[in-house]
This record gives sequence, structure tokens and C-alpha cells, in this order.
Amino acid sequence: MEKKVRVRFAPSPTGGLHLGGVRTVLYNYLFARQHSGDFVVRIEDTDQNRYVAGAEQYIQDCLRWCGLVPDESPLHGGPFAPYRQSERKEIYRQYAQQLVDQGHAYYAFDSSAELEEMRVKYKTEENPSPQYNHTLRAKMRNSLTLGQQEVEALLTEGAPYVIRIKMPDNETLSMVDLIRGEVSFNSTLVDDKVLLKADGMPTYHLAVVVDDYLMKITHAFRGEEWLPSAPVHILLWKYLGWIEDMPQWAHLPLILKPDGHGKLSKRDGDRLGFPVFAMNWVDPKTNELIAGFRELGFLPQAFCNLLAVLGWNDGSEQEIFSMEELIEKFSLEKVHKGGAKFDYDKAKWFNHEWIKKLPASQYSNEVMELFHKNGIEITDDANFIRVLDLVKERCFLLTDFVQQAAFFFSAPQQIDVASIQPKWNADKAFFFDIYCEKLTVIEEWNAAGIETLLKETAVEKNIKPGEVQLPLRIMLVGGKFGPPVFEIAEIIGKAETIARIRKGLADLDG
RNA sequence: GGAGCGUUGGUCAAGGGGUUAAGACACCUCCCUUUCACGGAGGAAUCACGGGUUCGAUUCCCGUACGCUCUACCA
Repeated sequence: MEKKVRVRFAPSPTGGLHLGGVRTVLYNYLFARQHSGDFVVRIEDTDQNRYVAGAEQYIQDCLRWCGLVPDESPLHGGPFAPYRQSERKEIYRQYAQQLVDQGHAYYAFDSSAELEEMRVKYKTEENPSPQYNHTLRAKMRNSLTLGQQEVEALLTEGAPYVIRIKMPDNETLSMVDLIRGEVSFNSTLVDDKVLLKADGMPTYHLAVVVDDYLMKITHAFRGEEWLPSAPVHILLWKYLGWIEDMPQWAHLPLILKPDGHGKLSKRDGDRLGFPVFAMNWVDPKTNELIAGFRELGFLPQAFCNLLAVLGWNDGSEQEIFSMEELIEKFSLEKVHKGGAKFDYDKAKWFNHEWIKKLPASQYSNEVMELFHKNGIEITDDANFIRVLDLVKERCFLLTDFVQQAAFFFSAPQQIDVASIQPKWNADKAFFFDIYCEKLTVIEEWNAAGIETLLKETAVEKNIKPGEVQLPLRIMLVGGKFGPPVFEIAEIIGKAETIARIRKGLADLDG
């Protein structure tokens, strides 16, 4: 049978796309690819107040960066248009009405003040949050308690109302979750959820069922936090007469805070100093910039990789997976049931592995942009890529390239004289003077030659070659880092090498 | 309070009636490198607790504890 997988999103009140969201899409994507099925990503705009301008485009951009949506497939394209919830309002209303007509749902006219009153009135120690359920609904203002005439009068005069599902008493509702196996609930314990809101928009519960049916969805993955509302959805599929077509569900484990417990949130990122969003996001209300993995220097391959293995493992020792390998090896059966704490150190390790694994040419454009932002212009692409490949094993983030490679293209602003000074003396200064002169007339400019010359000159001047290597490095790169010095000298060229040594000598003098 | 779900080192985790309970990140020691990394060798550290079942439970069952999620006209 043809599989049709869908992911549904609601932009959070502040917007942004967090780790859990991307992972959900990723698992969906892998599953869809495995079964050569369709893959649908939808974004809710159910509540205009919550809908954040730009969120849709932003989410699409993030997913594109991750390689999870092809460019030609806009999130809301496809044969079942319209896709936006606001444009489907009438469809939901029609099914809600059907449920009322069949006696599975009812009108409720209670105002929010009345609901609040009910919650206070029936609140007890044993039951701190009373629910609008099979017992309490008899005490509220709804079409079950009001006479038919009164209900009709209220409806014709346009009184605000919602449609609530009428949960049956003591029925066992069960489903087979692709990850957890059979899960069951007693209907008595669940409340009469609102299906259609007073503004005529559906709640998630109604929308998800109606859309999944109409759009012929066969598989739906969502976060574990949805498990408690599964009985409502099962009942809806049943009451609407579609139970045979109910998609298979998989409830994914949560991504937890690195410290303590609980769902990972944006706040944790701020607090602990790591991103939780895929890409930079500016909260339109506060103008606050929330950092994203991409801008912080993550490779999409690494990002997907680390997300994939946070809650899934193929049983082998392999940890680095390309998208192709993930498609081949991913299986829902091996997804964990328990949540996993996010570990930023490990995340950086994944990125490091990918930086090393990929040829620099695959990310040189991004790095070039970073150089540009730091005021360093690159003119020779081939040379740039060569340098990146030379230093990449020292970089955990793309942004690390700036420190690790900037000195190849522009002389260090300032050198770490403090590291040389203690052992500096006139003999060494003299040595470098001579060395510069000899470099000027060296025949072939290559690392081996530059090194041999240094050693010979040192021996000649009665200095241990090792003692001048660190000063040389610091003069050339500015600090104690970077690849082997002689290779650096070879790449930056004769004139630049000599210039930097002379500059270094001057700095040490002063 | 209730319901659902979960619990292998600090973290991610493999495994699953009999094992020296893999591996990775982080941490520590050493080697390599007269820089910083990479790399290599080694170290410390784990089956939440209590009852069963069993010749034998980390593994199966039941409790307990703990944690999380939900308990909105949010998703």
C-alpha cells in the first residue's frame, strides 16, 4: 500500500523551529523515503493570534537547509489543497456538525467566566483540575442540559458556542503505537474536548483527524506529549466512520534539558549557551534574536546526524550516518521509548566529524561568508579550499575556521609576544635576522626547504632548532595554534613570511 | 489529585535469563606533535529499590520510588 506520511506543525507562540520539531520531520522523512511514500509537512495557522508572520517561510527554509524538503515542493502544495487551516474552516465545521447530528458531540454555550467558575467550584484536594466531562457536563450550559427550544433560540440569536465531543462512559480505547506497542485508555478519564472553537476554527483534535482522513495519511509521527490525547482522536476516527482508515501512529520520545529534567525549551538554550533552533530566528514581537545551529557553524549533515541518533540507534557501533545511510538503516522499532537529554558537547563532536569527513569544497562558500563578515576577502578559491582542508581537523564549528585559517590570508593584527618574551634574547633576534636574509635567496619555496634552512641556520648559530620554532609560529600565525609552521610559510609565500618575521622582530623589540 | 509513558556509567547508548555488561561524548593519565588540534594507549564510572518466578535475574512478573507528559475555546 502506498504510504503517506505527514508532519504537522504549529509555530510556537514566538516562532522558531526547535530540535524536537526537526527530528520529528527527519524521522518522517526517513520513513517516507524508505517506503517511497509521499511526505507532507503542514504548518498550522489555527489561531491567528498565535500565528507568527514569517514562520511558514522560516520553517521551510530550515527544512531546506537540513535537506528535508526539496526546493520545488512548497509546504502547502499538493493535490488536497487548500492546506491552510484557515482556508479549510468550512470543511471542519461540516464534520463537527455531523458529529452533533449523530449525537457524538454537542453545543456548549458556557462562557470562559462560567468555565472558570466551574473549575473553582468543583476543585477539591483530590481533584485539583476538574474537567468538563461525563459528570460535569450535566451541570453546564450545553445542548445536553438545555431544552431543544432554548438551544435553537441561542443558535439563531447567534450566541457564541463551541462544539464538544461527548466522551462515552467507561469504554476502553486502544491503539497500537509503532514504537510503544498497544496503549489503552479508559474513556471515563478523558474530558469532553472542544472540537470547534467559538471563532469557528477547529482545535487540533478535529483538524488532525479530518485532514488526515481527507488527505489519505497512512502514518503520523508526533511527540510523546500527544499520547494522552490519542483516545480523543481514536474516538473521532470511529464516530466519523473512518476507523478503518486511521493512520498508524508513532509517538516519539522527547528531547530533554541537558541538566535536570523536562522538555528542552528555548530558555534552556539561552541559559546554557547553545542553540535550540535550526536557524536564527528573530521574534517579531520582541525583536530578540535567537541563535540557530546553522549560524553557529553547524553543517546540515551533522545536524541531521546528531538529531537522528538522539533517540535512535541501529544496534551497531556506528554513530556517523549520512542521510543515505539513515534512509537505509532507520527503523521505528529501534526508536527509544524514553526521552534523551541533549548534549551540546556531543553535538559539536558530530559536527567536527562531519567537517573532517566532507571535502572542504562542500562548505567553503559558508566559510567564505564568515571570512567576509570578519573583513577578510578571499580571491583565490582553490587556495582557500586547500587551506580549509589543511586546518579542518582543528575545527568543531564552521566559525572556528576564522581563527584557524584567517592568518593565511591576512597578517595577524597582534601576536602573542607574551609566549615568546620569557625565552627571548639577542641571539635569537640575531638568528631571525640571518634567517630572513637566507630566506630571501632560497631557491625553492617549499615547506621542506624552509624547515631545512631553519635547522641549518640554527645549528650554525648554536641554537637548538626547537627553540626558534615557537617564535616563528607566533610571528606567522599570531598564537599557539594552527597546522605545522613550515607548511604555513609555504602557503603564505616568501615575501609575506619574511614580512611577518620582520614585523615580529619589531614587536619583540618594542 | 488523576491518567498515560518511562528508568543501563555524568550524558548518548548496545545488550538481554548465565557476558570480564559493548561503543561514543565529557573527564583523568600517558604516547605522538618543540604550537593547537587530530590520532594512539590506558583509567575511573552504570543495570533505581523491594518482592517474586528460576539452579541462576540487569534481563521476565508484581509492587514501590523517582522522572516526564497531559489534565486550555495551545498545539
